[in-house]
Order: sequence, then C-alpha cells, then structure tokens
Amino acid sequence: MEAELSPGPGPGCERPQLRAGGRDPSALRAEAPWLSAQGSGPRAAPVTVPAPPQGPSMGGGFAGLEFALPQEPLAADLGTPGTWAGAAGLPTPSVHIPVPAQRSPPGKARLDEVLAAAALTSLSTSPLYLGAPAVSFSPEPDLEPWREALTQPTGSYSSSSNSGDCVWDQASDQSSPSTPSPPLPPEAAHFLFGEPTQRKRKSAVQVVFQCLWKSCGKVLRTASAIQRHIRLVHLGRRAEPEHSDGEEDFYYTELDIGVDMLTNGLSNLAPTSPEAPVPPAFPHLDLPSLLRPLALPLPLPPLLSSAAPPKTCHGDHAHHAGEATGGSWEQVSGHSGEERNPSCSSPQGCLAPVHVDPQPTEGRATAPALPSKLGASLRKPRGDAKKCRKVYGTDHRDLWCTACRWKKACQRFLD
DNA sequence: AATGCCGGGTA
DNA sequence: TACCCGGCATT
Repeated sequence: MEAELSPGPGPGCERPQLRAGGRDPSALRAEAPWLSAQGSGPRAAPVTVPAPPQGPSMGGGFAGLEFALPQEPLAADLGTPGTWAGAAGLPTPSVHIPVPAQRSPPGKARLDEVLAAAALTSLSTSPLYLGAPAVSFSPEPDLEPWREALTQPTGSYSSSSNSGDCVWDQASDQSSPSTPSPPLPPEAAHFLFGEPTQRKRKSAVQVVFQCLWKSCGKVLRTASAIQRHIRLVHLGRRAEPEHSDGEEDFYYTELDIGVDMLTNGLSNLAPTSPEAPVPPAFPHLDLPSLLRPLALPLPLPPLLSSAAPPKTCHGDHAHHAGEATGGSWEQVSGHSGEERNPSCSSPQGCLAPVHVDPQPTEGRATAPALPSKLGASLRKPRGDAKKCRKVYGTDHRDLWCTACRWKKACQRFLD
C-alpha cells in the first residue's frame, strides 16, 4: 500500500503555499523587514515616505503623526527657518495641521481651510491609504505590488463619495505596466481597501478550496469538487469518492475568507492607533499574509501569516464549507469548475482567496508581540496545523514535504 | 516525550 | 543547492 504512494506528491506539493521566490530560512526569520530597518538606523523610516504629491499637508502630517520623526530631522527643522514650521513661528514643529484661529487672510484662507478640512476628513475616514503604511513596508522591494495595491485606491476612494463609482478599476493598470499577471481579484480588493467597499458586501465567511498541487492551484467552491479534481487530475484515480482513501485531502487546502478579520488586520495597519506609532508595530502584522494567497508568479515576500493558516481540510470535516459559499470565488480560478484554468499557471494557483483564521485569539496576539523583542529569537509560536510528520507519520517520511524531511518549517501545512 | 523547526554543517 | 541533524522551544 504505502509503497505505491509515490513521493510525487511530496516534492510536488511542498511548493504551493511557500513563498514563491525562495524564501530561505534566513529570510524566514526576518519575517519583519522592519527588523533590519530598525537596525539600519533612523533614516529608514521617515525618509522614504513617498510623499504624496498632491497634499503636502496630508502626507506630511500623516507620516509625521504616525512615525514620530526622529530627533535629528526635528532639530534640523527647528534650526532651519523657512520651513513652514519656522515660518509659523511655532516652537515645536508639530505635525498637527495648523488650524489656528489666527488664520487671518479671509478669502483665500477659507478655501484652504475647506481643502484642509476635506483632506482631514478623507484622512480620518480612510487613514490607511496614505503613505504611511506603505512606507513601513518599503524595505521589501517585492512588496511593490502590495504597496501599489495599498496606495492605489487612495485616489479612487477619496473621490468616491458618490456611491457606485468607487469601484476601483483594477483593470486599468497604472501600476505595473509589464506584469501580465492578473491583479488582485475584485473581492480581494474589497478586502484590502476596506471600508467603503467592504461595507457594501458583508458576507461573513466564505470558504473555498485550493488545490495545492504543484502548478495547479485550482480553486473550487466545494470540498467534493476539489477532491474530485485532485483525484482525477493529479492522483489519476477514478472519480468514485467512496474509493478514496482520503489522500486527496492532503492536496488541497481550505481557505476561509473572513471579512471581518481581514478588516481588523487592515485597521491595524491604519494609523489609527495613536499609542503605537512605531513602525515595527505593524509591518509584520498580517497584511502580507492576508494577501499572500494572492501571490502571483512574481516572488512575493512571504511574511507568513501568523493568523492565517490555511488549514488543510480533512475528509470528515469538509464542514460547512461546501454549500455555504456563494458563487463569487469560483471565478477566481476556473470559471465553471473545469479541470484546468488556462490563465492559471502559477504554482500558487492564480489568485487564491484571502484566508483568515477565525481563531479569535491569535490574530491580535501576534502583532504586538513581535516588535517588542527585536533582537530576541522570534521563534514562531508554532501553529496548530498538522504537519507532515503528524499527518503521514514518521514511518512515511517519504511522504513528507521536503522541508519537513529536512526538519525545516513545513511547507505543506502552513500555519 | 513528541513535535516543530532554527541554525549550522556536510557533500 | 540539496540534504541532514543537533539542539532548542513548544506542546
């Protein structure tokens, strides 16, 4: 029996969720780019702010608010008159937007105020999208897509006070002219860009199933569908489910999409937390992980999630998943549940849905915990997902993913 | 004790 | 780069 179980699945499957682009152990450790940023000194954080061209007040104020500017720049500013701070004669170069009473010039000032107010309003409503969060991630070049994704909606949102038009036109790619890879799926965009769209659709939890087979990544709505898919396509077995020994279960993963959790994750990103202005506070957070499944062919920063383990679904509990899901996700990968999606060639599957682990405790716990111990060992808390060892047993070691065989972090059952 | 996996070693 | 394993943290 076990003899036939060719190791095929093993090496084949280990890839899927793993970061494309080869995150090596070291990278794995440095889950937080900001760690190095921290080390590399003061210039990292504030300087790189991609100052939004339109609103100096917005961008500047924002960045400043968030990442309390380091000493040196402050001092410099104080010293050098001519900056707005100097001009205003304020003793402290506070970044608060000056909305003082002494704004005398009546006509023009009014306009400015209106603008400022508008800006502030939009800021307060959608704090997330300005430069700040993007900055914190900046060290990772691979994050470009994210950043773009994050920043992009800015415009559309601010201009989206009217109802329906706020759909972010993802098709028009201003960001990545060259990448053939599909941008984020609309749904994901909703998650990412939060409030406005997300409020619209308040679907609680969706579950989809993604094939983990190498270079497949098919996403189907029901467990049975994905099982059948795996059986037929990958395992080359007959389609009778009753014949199954459950092996398919190892080759797909269940992905829950929890809207609320996602929103939470994002809101952490947002500069709304006044007490935690330190960039390290959120970088590792979950954003990447939230997005990770969307990984495109290009190597994405892994930053494995702490709160989003795509749990493998095992036969007995293909639970609620199957039927409950609405139809929306199916389109992500294959339109009609066909066997192969031509447009989907990435090992990760085309665009896997975002997955958020519904466990209440974890999501929050990890984020704050991380930054505190910078130098210390950031050993991961150890997820509760089953690992190869547990699943296959020590005597079927050949079925383990390579990482497990090498005593590395399991690649097949990520947590 | 079993497990997960980091860090480092070897080929 | 692939592979292995000591050793430590966690369960």
